[in-house]
Amino acid sequence: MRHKIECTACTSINCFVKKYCTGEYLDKISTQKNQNFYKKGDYIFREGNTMLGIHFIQQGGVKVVTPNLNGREQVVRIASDGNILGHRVLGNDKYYFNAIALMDTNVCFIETGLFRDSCMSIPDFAYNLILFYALELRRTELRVKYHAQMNIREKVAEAFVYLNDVFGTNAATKTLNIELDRQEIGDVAGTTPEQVSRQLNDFENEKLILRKKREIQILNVKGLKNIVREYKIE
Amino acid sequence: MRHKIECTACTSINCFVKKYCTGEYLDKISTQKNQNFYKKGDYIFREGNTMLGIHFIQQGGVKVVTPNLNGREQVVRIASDGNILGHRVLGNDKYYFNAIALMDTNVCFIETGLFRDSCMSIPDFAYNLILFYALELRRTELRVKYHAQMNIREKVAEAFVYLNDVFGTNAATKTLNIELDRQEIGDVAGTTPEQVSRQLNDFENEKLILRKKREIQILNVKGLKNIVREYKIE
DNA sequence: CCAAAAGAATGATTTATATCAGTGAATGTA
DNA sequence: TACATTCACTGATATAAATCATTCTTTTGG
Repeated sequence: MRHKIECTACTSINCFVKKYCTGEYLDKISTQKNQNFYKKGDYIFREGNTMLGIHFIQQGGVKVVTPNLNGREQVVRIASDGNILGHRVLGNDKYYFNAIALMDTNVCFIETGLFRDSCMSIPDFAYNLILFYALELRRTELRVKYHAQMNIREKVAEAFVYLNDVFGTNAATKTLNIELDRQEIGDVAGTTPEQVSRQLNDFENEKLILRKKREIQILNVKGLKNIVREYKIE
Repeated sequence: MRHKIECTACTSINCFVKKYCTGEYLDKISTQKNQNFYKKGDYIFREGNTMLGIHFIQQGGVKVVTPNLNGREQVVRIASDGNILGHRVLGNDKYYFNAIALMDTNVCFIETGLFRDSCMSIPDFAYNLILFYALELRRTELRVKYHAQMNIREKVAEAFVYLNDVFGTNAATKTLNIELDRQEIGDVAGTTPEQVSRQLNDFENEKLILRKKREIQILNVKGLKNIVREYKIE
């Protein structure tokens, strides 16, 4: 059993609460929040379940997925340290997606009422939340565009650019800080594991990446980005 | 030249400002806002242009589009009376999409500074804006899911359910309150005009719709919704 | 009112991707 | 170590949708 990390002691630099919530409300959140630990594969929440509050990833990685009709899962979003989770359902009562830990992950949970009170009491917190939503919305709509227009090669390239953005690589080895099987990569890219294999093969031949079983070294991010036409999430 | 409709005199029942903005800020917005009239086909804003404020559709219809790589346009969103426009770019300086009038449309424009001040000063306004964003985000992510998973038949059915939601039908004739050509329907559905023709043919044979040149009567919304599997934007 | 242009409909062909099937490699287990 | 299981790879086939081509219909302009 891990001990709870208080907001004041938290090292998560990207945490929205830590950044914009101040004074008594930060204290309140710090004392009233729950913190849970999840192992790889654990569900943080499930589609259809009742939504009671907002989650913040203290440390780790999470995929937000929705089952598609071929028995596969489609990845809607990938989130890591400091990211907000479950913010889509604010104002609603049910989760619309599943959130699954991609690695060992620590998640803070703030009950809706307290979160609303913080928004109502700290204008700057509320306004920055609005800006955050605007950014998320823009990213998501660009994803609509991409998924509608990209071919397989581009989709797989985009998946790796995305994973690289969210998790980054080990500075020394250039190895991606997350290991996924071909199926999971396919879920992110929106294609089948077979196509992922073929594309990885191509990318390796083009010296964009290097495979060591499931470990993947990103040799040339720029090259991958070039494959993704008109890529312009800021 | 039309005369400007003040917020107090405005009949737009769904307008976000009118609903949640109160007191002095509603007055300020009413006096400081600009109001512009656009004819069908006019651009309200263009991709890449500098973003100076938020738009509200007082009356009419607008499509938010992005050019795709085959020279077509992909419809990201359709908006009508009372809807917010350009909220995706709040906190940014450039528009990411084009907004084009689908019919004669009246649009209110509120400069970013005034809008931010209103958010900061009226917690309820800010919080409801957050809820609005959460809903938009959910809808958009569901659209990601749909576009990734639906076949042509389902996409075209979904396009009509969507158009029906946004514009509705004439109560007496059941005619959809918007006329689009096959190309434009294809842009909404994410397919080609040829496929739209084929699907409309099918739908007519199934007594779901009835075509009169460009006018379309929606005979059976329920039936169209059934085609869209797992449709659940509340 | 007729001619020209634009749009809609429909069949034929091509193309991209998913699916299927088989083989090989890695991993875990008795 | 051998065996079983899972996953990755790769070629062959099937399929859905885009594209192309043609005809038919509607709209527009002189």
